[in-house]
Amino acid sequence: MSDAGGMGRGRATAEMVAQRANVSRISVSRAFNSHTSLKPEKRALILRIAEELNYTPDRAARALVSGRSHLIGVIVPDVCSHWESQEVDALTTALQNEGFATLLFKTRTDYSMDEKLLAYMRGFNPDSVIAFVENVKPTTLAQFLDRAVPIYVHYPHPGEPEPAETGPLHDRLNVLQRPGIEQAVALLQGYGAKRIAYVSGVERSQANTAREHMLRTVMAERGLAPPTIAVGDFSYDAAYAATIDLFRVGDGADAIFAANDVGAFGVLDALRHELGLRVPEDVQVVGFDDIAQSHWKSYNLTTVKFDLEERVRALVRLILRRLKTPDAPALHETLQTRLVVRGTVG
Amino acid sequence: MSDAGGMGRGRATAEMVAQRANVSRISVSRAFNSHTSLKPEKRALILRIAEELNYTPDRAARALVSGRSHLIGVIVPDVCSHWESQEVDALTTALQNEGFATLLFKTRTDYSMDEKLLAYMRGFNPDSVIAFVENVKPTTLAQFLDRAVPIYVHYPHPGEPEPAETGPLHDRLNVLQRPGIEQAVALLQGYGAKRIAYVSGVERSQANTAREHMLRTVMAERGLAPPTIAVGDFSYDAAYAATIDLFRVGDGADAIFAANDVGAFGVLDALRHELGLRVPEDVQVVGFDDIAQSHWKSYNLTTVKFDLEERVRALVRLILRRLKTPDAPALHETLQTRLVVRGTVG
DNA sequence: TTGTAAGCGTTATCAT
DNA sequence: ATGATAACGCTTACAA
Repeated sequence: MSDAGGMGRGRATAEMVAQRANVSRISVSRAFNSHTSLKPEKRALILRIAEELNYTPDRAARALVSGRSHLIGVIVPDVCSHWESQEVDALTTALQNEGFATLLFKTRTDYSMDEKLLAYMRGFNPDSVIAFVENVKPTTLAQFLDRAVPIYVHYPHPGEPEPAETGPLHDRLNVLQRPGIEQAVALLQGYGAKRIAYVSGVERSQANTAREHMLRTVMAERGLAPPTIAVGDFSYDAAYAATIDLFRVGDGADAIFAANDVGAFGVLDALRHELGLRVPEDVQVVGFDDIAQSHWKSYNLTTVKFDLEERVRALVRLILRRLKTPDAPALHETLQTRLVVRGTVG
Repeated sequence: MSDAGGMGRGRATAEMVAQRANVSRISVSRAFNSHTSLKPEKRALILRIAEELNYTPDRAARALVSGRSHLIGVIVPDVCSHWESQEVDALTTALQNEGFATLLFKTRTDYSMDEKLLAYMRGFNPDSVIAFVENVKPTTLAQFLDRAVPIYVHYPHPGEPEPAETGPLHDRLNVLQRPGIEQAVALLQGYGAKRIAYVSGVERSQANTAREHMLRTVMAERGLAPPTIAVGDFSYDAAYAATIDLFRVGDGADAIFAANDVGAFGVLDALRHELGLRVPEDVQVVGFDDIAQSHWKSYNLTTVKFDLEERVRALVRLILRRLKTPDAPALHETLQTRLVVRGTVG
């Protein structure tokens, strides 16, 4: 009761600031919403007092009335790969600069999507949702998102139809894998590789099938026999085991594509430390992603780069455009890939 | 207007569910708060209809009245190390199981804390805040948090006083580094190491100084000369460069402690790929953390393990206890460390 | 430019 | 066990 001035423990409210500044609480609200009109000196006064009182508008209350939570839901698999960690990282920084906060959710590693999780997440009313998880039908997602329009990653492939634009509205990030894969295959061919193997990611994941499919296409175009498939799951350990199988049980290979960089590390370690083979002299290796540690000397991996920064910028553009024009038709962004040549090919 | 039943685009409210179930909206609220009393069959009916209508209580509205946002703020440095990524990962999973969501914030890499960020974060009204960032005085943090009681990581050291319990209330996670470091030093000594170097982390960070300090103490107790210090910043690249300096400009060492595992990888790669030294024959290496990739064959690192899962469980316990008893005096949890022996010592 | 009134979707309090 | 009422802190009409 001795706290009418607004100091002390507990949160200052707009009312307290208004009282101290001798203005109505509405003016306080306006002072914090730069687009509204308020006499500049009055705004300055209010902001100064707000800072003194350590006042920040309550986003929950604001969300209730404005319908904007400034929360962006991000769903990632249970055990985050390096790529995903780095993407969440960059995304959070970018969103924060735009006044949004990242709300992180984990789902099962098997790349399926849990309806319970969606319902749970919806309670927080995110303005937008990015799922780094696959096998979620737009219809399922749409059922659980009210305002939010989902963003899907798509890997266009010649001969495949564009995904139907008729389903629920969703925005799309198109990743063009062809350039990077073509460059990689050409380089391997240039160094004499004939028998190329592919150490896969999680088999039914879209990223994996798209990579395998494009690899197959490009190899066929260039007159190479189809790749041998060794089954992995994007993890180091699975790729390690798959590589050993490939050489001990199977027929080996001149070159190995791994579905991601972490898998490529497993391949490299299996080749060198378990099979006693030299890279790139005996076997050449190419990864996907170009994560931060791919340049580390022990691996120094040649890899198909998905530019993380560019990708995050594209995602943020999609989110902001959608929030600005909630009823716009499907939005698109397109990303290129390219080969980064290091020491595992040559 | 044709939407009175609650179907279609847009969010279902408690009111709509109540209407369909022929109950008051209060009963709907009660159905979702398991501790309140409601006739079981009525609750079942309401929950069924809620599911049909795809209704979930709005957390923002709930937060407004209950004072609980069910949001846990997590502040991490701009560029996340592997350890931090893995910790955020595990923490999110654990919190999600308890009905909380992780709200992620990034701050500058220099381990300082931005007041702007704190003010920004406070707007979201997190129930609790965990900062993986150092050099934040409890007073600074307390100024920006109303309900939330901060959690600090502390590295107790003999001869140093406990941090004052008189400042603003904060809970504490005590990490006992001695056991792991003692085991490591003993092992190195057992294999004949005399001259031990320490490749540091960010110099003014608490984790770094605590590690260096404890290492120095243990080495002195065991009759070893003080460690040579090579300055790093917890990153691969800095450790790589520091190691080269240590041998090219400085006097080298029999064994190297790195302030964290990622730094140890840089040390290993510099030794092997740049300096042409063998590990562990010529130089032995020990890291800190035991991150997931420390067991990868190329590194196979002997390291002082901070059990991530245990640490996260301790953090979650602190959070939950604090939320249950907001006025309890300072809470504590204690964690042990231990040496994980792999291939870089021997 | 400023103030007044209404309401966002929930839960706490007090009834019954 | 259930319902009516008020309140949470803010913003968006609308009015002055």
